[in-house]
Formats: sequence, C-alpha cells, structure tokens
Amino acid sequence: MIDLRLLRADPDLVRGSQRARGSDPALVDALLAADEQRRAAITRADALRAEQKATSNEIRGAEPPERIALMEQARALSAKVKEAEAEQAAAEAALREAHLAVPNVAPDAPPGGEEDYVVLREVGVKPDLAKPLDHLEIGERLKAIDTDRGAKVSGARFYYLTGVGALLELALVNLAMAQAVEVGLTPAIVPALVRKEAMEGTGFLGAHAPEIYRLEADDLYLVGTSEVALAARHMNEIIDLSQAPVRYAGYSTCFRREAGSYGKDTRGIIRVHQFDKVEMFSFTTVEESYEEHLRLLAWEEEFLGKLEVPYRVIDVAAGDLGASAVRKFDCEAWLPSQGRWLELMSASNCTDFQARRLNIRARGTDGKPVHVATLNGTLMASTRSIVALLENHQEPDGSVRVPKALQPYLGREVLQPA
RNA sequence: GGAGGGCUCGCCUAGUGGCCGAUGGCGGCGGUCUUGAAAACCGCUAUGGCGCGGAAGCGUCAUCGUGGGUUCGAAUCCCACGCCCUCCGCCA
Repeated sequence: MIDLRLLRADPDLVRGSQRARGSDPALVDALLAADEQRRAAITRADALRAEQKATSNEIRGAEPPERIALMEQARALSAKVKEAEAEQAAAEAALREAHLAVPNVAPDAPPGGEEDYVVLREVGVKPDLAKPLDHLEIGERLKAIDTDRGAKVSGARFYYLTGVGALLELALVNLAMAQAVEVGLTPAIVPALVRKEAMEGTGFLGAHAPEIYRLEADDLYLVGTSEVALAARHMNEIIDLSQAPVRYAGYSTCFRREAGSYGKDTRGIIRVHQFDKVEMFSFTTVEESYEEHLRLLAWEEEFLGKLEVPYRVIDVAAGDLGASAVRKFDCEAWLPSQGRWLELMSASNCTDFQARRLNIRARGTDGKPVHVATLNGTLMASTRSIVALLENHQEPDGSVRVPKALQPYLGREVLQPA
C-alpha cells in the first residue's frame, strides 16, 4: 500500500507512475476520493461518539427524573452512533479496496511493459558450442534428471533429481548458504506452509493468487518463495534497525501452480511446480533501501561468478514490476540450447509498500515508529541454476565441467555420463 | 481425534459493568548521589486515526486475541471464531 500522505501531497507523482506502468491513473483519483470520504465519515462518527460518551457519563450521577430523560437521550444517540459507525466501516472498506488497487510508486524504473527493460550489463563469455544439447538431454545422460517419472508420479512439471543431480542441488545450496553467512546474512530455514495473513500481507493473493497452492482442509498456503515467510516473520512488530539492516538468507521449497503458462517451457526443469531456493531478504530504512538493493544485486552477481555462467543484468520496466516493487533487477543466464537469456535471479526493492500492509516498523531518529523497507533477491534457485550449469559447461563428449567454486561442495571436477 | 486451561501496555501481573488507556513489579531510558560503578531514591516509559498548528504540541476518537451482541455505558456479561498451552490417544 502506498503512503496516503505522499498521495495527498503529490498526486501527480502517483498518476505519472501509473502511466509509466501502463496502469490506470484514474485509480489514483478514486483513491483520493475514498480517502476524503473516509475522513469525513470518521469526523462525523467521532463527534457522535463524543456526545454519547458525555451523556453516558452524566447518567452516572443523575437522580431519577433527570436520569430517565438522559437515558432516553443516550438511547437515541446510541442508535445514531451505530449508524455513523456503519458508514465509517463502509468508507474504510472502500478506502482499503482503492488503496490495494494502486501499486507502488516507481519513478526510477524504465517506463513501459515487459519488452521495455534496459540491459545494464552483460558479463562473461558465451560458450562456443557446435551442437549444444539442452539441459534435459545432458541431465538424462548423466542420470541426473528424470522428468518422465516425475510426470508419472506427480504430473507435468514435476521431476526427480537423482545421483549427481541430487548432489548438485545440495552443493549449490551449500555454496549459496556459505556465501550468505560470509557476507553476514542470517541463514534461515522457514515454513513452506503459511497462513492467509502471511500470504495476503506479502501481496501474493492479489494478481498472483492463481499461482498459489492452497490447502483447503487446513486453510494454509504453500509458499511460492521464502520471501513470504521471511517478510511475514516480523509482521505486526517494531524491529530494531538502529545498528544494521535485518538480513536473512531463507532456504525453502517453493511451490507454483504455473497457471496460465500452459505450453510454455514444457521441456525439462526450467518451469516446474516445485523447486528449492535460497532467498535473500532485507529490512532497512526506506532511505537505505536503494543502496541495499544494489548490495543484493552485487551478491547475486557474486554467486553467478562462482557458477562461471555468462549472464546479463536487466532493469525491469515499470509495467513488469509487480505491485510491491519500485524497481527490479533480473539476472539472466545464457541458455545455449535456445540461444536466449533465462531469468535466474530477481532482486526487488519494495520500499515501505509491503511493510505497510504487514505492519512492520522501526524506530525513526525521533523515536517514532516508521514503516521499514523490504527487499528480496534470489541467491540460488535450484532448478534453473542446474539448467544453466549443465548447458554452459557441457563438453562435446557429454560430460559437464564443474566450476571451481562448486568443486569442494560436490567433490568432483567433472560430471561423467553413467 | 478426545478432554481441559488460557489470551490485558517489551516481559510478568492487578483489574468482574461507570474518569480504566487501564494497577503493581521487572526490564529500558533520564536524573540525584559517587573518583567510577553498584545500591538507594526521583522522574519518564503503547499504538493508530481524525482535527488544529510551521513545529514542539494541544484536542478528540479508537484499541485489553478477532468479530458480533446485550447495555445509556463493556477489559469486565453473552455468542461465534482464531491462536497458544496442558493431558490422553495416534503417528513420526
């Protein structure tokens, strides 16, 4: 949710942001009107409540004849208060709805839609492969990836990682966690099932709702990223940011329904219903958040360097940001088999948008609570990291070279077809 | 799955229909004393909305798990829900 004070002070800024995102600027005016109506309703209800309270207090000391008259009066007021409170509740509900409809203000992101990203840099050299195999072909030869039986047991977009495939994932997790600890993130293993409040508070029940698995019998949701559990960890809290940002590296399985992506990336493990991920998450002040965002990106690139995979960094356009983010950088690895880039990581700065909904605050310099900024960034997404590794490090003989940084965690320098 | 107990301001706790936003202790912050520290003593120590104000602030409303209800008036009475805990059973 955006800051209503900012909205009142500078509605044109918000309207401009809406246009840059390709969203409707009229939503801004609807929000302004709802805000106005809510405040008017509160003023009316407050006045009536005050009057009723005063009358009630008079009754306490009053003698019978006067007392009866006062009670009559109070009864009438009570009915009016009830009415005014219903109006207030309706106005508040309307405001909330209008409030949720307006995404975060993103003045720094490139304007436009999905295709309007800006490439910030390209790093590394694309491998020179005469006839590159795709990751599934390589993975099957290594007996590392088995999607056929994944489908037999669980359906499309499920898979088995076996042998070096399984070991590869564990090595990647360990490499990522080691880096996380080294730079000072708090390693965390988090719930993969969360309550509605956590899902809602992080904003995933809005546009993302069809993407989310829900367990009907228990009214719990399967997280699509540990961002949910990490962000919600401090919901309704005032946290201490006076010394340093609060930073986590959360490891969890991620579940995604992939509704609406039928026919897309159907081969292999590029787009799956379940994978494991190490996610970085920071709580900072809004002022610090822009710098923190670059820090998360730098840590992502550091990890990509260890994978020795060519990649590029893009500045995602406003229209493709998601409601919470003011800016998002994606790291995309080169995919030799398809001759295109594949999103491996994503770092978003949500400023105080998400924290306002989750009610997460910190003490400002004056001691008063202010909403914090939240940021999230992928450190290591298992399946796509494996895809990038297998394809970029494949050798003509079907073996796969293991990047140096990963060797100690995997215990070998090359993966040989079985 | 069955049976109980509980949910009050960071923590513990008082409060069972009327100045209760709420008692007391601990912790925290500030001060007095001290060469310094401890002890002792004194003071301060929730949050949000709305209005006024440049601001400090002032006024007002709301909040005692959540939502309803009873009542002129609810932390206190009633109902529903949520959550936590304990015991039994079952499973890991």
